[in-house]
Amino acid sequence: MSLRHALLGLLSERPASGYDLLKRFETSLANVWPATQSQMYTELSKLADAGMISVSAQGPRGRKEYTLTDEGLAELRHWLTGTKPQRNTRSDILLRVFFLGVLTPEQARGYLAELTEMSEQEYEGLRQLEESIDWGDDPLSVHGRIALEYGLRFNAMRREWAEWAAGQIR
Amino acid sequence: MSLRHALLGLLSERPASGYDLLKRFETSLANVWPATQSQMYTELSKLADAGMISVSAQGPRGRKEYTLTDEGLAELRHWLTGTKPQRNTRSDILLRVFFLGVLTPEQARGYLAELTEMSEQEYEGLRQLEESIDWGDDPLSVHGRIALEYGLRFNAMRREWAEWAAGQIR
DNA sequence: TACCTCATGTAATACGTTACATGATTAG
DNA sequence: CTAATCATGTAACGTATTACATGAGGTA
Repeated sequence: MSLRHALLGLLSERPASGYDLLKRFETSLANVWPATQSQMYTELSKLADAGMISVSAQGPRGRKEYTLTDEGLAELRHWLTGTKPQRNTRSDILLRVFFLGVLTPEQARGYLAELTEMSEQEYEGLRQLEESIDWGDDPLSVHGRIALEYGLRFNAMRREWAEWAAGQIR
Repeated sequence: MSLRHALLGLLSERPASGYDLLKRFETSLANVWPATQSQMYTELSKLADAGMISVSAQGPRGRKEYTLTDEGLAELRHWLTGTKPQRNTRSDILLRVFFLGVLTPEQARGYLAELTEMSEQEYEGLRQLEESIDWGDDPLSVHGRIALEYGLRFNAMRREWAEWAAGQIR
């Protein structure tokens, strides 16, 4: 049920079309909440039916620009303050760790080495993203940077853990 | 597609019934791959149909004990070594961070304070779990401890990040 | 005998992914 | 005039959640 809130959140900044939202997802939210094109257009229709967003302008090629309604903003605020974020997080990366015993020690260490490398690469990717963005003082910049910092710390942590873990296996 | 591998993984240790697997999930894998009762029984039927597990014993109350077949073990090994782990991790916790700008600074800091507390509690829960378990040298103990260590480091990281983040908001 | 735990299953619904399908507008 | 980009949508399928439904066996 969070894709809907992601869309409401993006629309709280400024009105946008499905296509716009798709592009903005790719460059920001995709890291924390991946979604496909199909899913977005479907969800936008549902949100419009529910009165949380409304078509505020039409453009060429059937473009429909959506604007957040008061009901939509209320729903967004409620999600942010009134619901517990205790969401179950699935990790196939960690799931595999439980079963490394069915492999040879070499294979198991190989898997952990892959994780080390993956973490390094993601870390570097985020570093470059950080440098490429012109950070301002606006709310978006502040919170975007906070999320990015999470990614950096997370990947640094995971890298160190994977290296430590490889040492535990003999 | 990972629930199936979680079940194959558990059955690689020893034969078990759906009910047994359900209990073992609750006390170990639930943290990395939550699954419901319905889902498990359905998946076990599919795995049996696919020849990856087989009914090795029947007990009272219709109990069916499943055993991993050679095909099942091969599939498990293939998943571990031959498939790339998805780093597609959804996090509604982090998603909210992007939109804290629609709240007052007090509310935003309140949210981050909740995350700090949540991380502390999870950390403590894992510490207690760590102490309550009699760790041996068997593969299960080694890999279970590695996964647990990840949880500890992750929550420590998240706590520090949430405290830092609260300081970024004015 | 009554209650708890063991034990399995199905149905309805929601959410997510992949693929298919179509067409308008703009830039070179 | 051709290709890329803009722009929207539907269909089929797979996975996940919630609720419903049933009953055997052990124990107080």
